Amino acid sequence: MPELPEVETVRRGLEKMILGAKIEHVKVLYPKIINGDPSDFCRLLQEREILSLDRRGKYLIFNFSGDLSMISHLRMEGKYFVKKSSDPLEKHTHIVFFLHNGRQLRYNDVRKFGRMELVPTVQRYEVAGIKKLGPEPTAALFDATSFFANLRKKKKVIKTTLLDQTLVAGLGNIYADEVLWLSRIHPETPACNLTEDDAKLLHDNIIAELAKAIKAGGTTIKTYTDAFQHSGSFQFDLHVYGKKGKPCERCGTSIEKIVVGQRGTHFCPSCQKVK
DNA sequence: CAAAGTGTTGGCTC
DNA sequence: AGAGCCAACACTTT
Repeated sequence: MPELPEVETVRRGLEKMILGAKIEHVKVLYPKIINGDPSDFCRLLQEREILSLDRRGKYLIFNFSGDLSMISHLRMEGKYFVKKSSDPLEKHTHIVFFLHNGRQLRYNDVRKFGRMELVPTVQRYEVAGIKKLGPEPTAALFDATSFFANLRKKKKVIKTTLLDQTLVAGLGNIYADEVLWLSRIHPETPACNLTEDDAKLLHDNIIAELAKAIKAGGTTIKTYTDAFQHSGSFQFDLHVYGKKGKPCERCGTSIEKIVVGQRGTHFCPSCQKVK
């Protein structure tokens, strides 16, 4: 499910619904979701107020009163819902945060890949995973010159490089395929073979495409919904992801699907050539 | 029924 | 030390 635009959409939804809410207690139904001791997790969260919500890359960060933060990664299928306590518990809801106003924040995750952990707020950007993230994909933070310099040091192919989060944060499998198509770069091009013009174009497309996807409320392929259980609409703006066998919008060539770094990868064999 | 799926991590090798 | 590769995680859908 969630790449940066989807996580940001979830963050904005939660911000509207649970800011200022107080946690009375927490129930952990599937302990492996929690990094660290689940009973410590529940105990530490009691009586905390939800002060703000941050995001870094695909990580959601809940900031509580008393210098405590919760780092939450949704991985493939994680979702948050806000429900009344009387609403029946959904299948695959694994963590329930009981709020003071008779509502519950519920974490739901079919594949149970998501993880959450508590850290002092001052350390929230220092945890493993977040610490190694590249810059946020915005004009203010993501610099084209250093992006090009970093690409030249990478021996991996460009698709794998974009997915590893270290040169720029937030791209996942869908948006990686999309920005490579927009930039006319073959996903298996070694990152170090990209020209400065390629890097600049890719840089600009990454910033523009993720911003556009946030505006659309993210991409719903199978199951993604935001905290209001609303679908996104960016799936209607996709050019190659899920378009195997369909004509390329630029040249009419049939879109191909291959596997790159264990991930399904879509591209146009005619306008994206390996260099 | 086998395979693939929106993501990261840990263990391995070089 | 650091980069790169790949299996593992758990369950549903095709």
